[in-house]
Amino acid sequence: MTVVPELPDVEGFRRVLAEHASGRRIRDVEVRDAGVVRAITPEALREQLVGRRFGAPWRHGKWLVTPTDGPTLLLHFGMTGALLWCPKGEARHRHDRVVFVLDDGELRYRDTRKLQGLWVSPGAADDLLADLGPDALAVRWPHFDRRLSGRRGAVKAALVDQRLLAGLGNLLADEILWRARIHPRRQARDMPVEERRRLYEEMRRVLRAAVRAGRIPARPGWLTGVRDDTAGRCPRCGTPLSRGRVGGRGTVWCPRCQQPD
DNA sequence: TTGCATGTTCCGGA
DNA sequence: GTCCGGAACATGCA
Repeated sequence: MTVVPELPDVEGFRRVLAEHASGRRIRDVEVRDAGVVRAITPEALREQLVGRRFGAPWRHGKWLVTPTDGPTLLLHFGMTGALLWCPKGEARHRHDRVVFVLDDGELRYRDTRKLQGLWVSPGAADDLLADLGPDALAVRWPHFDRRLSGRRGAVKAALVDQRLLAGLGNLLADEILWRARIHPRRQARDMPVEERRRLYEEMRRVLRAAVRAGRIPARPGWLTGVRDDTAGRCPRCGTPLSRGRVGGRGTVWCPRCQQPD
């Protein structure tokens, strides 16, 4: 599982849940690794959810929120998590940490590194989401502009800050900046309004395309398709890509298309 | 064997 | 108050 879940991937997990589990009753919950069950014991998780019916899931940033006719289930996928629908009887994967058994199949929370996990909340809202900024797919231009223009530091650090904007991860941020032709170390407060607008439009384009695909499409014409290749070149102009660390994360950009300042 | 990884959080320092 | 880098979390891979 090399795909790191960002907004489009979590949106894909939301669709999996909506298609297969919404309206269905939870027959059993198997906690195969208690390490992913947060702020509650595995026994309590089971007690609270077995017999309940899944409602309509929604997403905020990289969080998947699933109401039931009882408590609400919240999932975060960290760097290596996924949610899969499997027919009953299909062999378990060693990283299937929690399995929700329904009548005609199983919903599996699969995760290698266990950096995040599952929470349950008695109500609908939850303080887990309280500090998040607006969802990157839903945020409107005035709000985006207001938040970004008051920000100090590198623009890339701002884009991946979930308190400012929820949903963008390292790959998406690089992809969006590359499309908008903005250097990742560009200081957010030095950007004129046209540049901020360009960033907003490219963010929307990238997100719409990626959500449609259920992931960041690693196809020709996308930076993401060549970033793992150490000899990778800019899909637009052919210049060898630059690499470095920005905001503490591995960053890829085109030194020709994305000039500093 | 060692270093590194695309997420989040916390901590000390500027 | 902000921002930054580094460490920690747990695991697999080059």
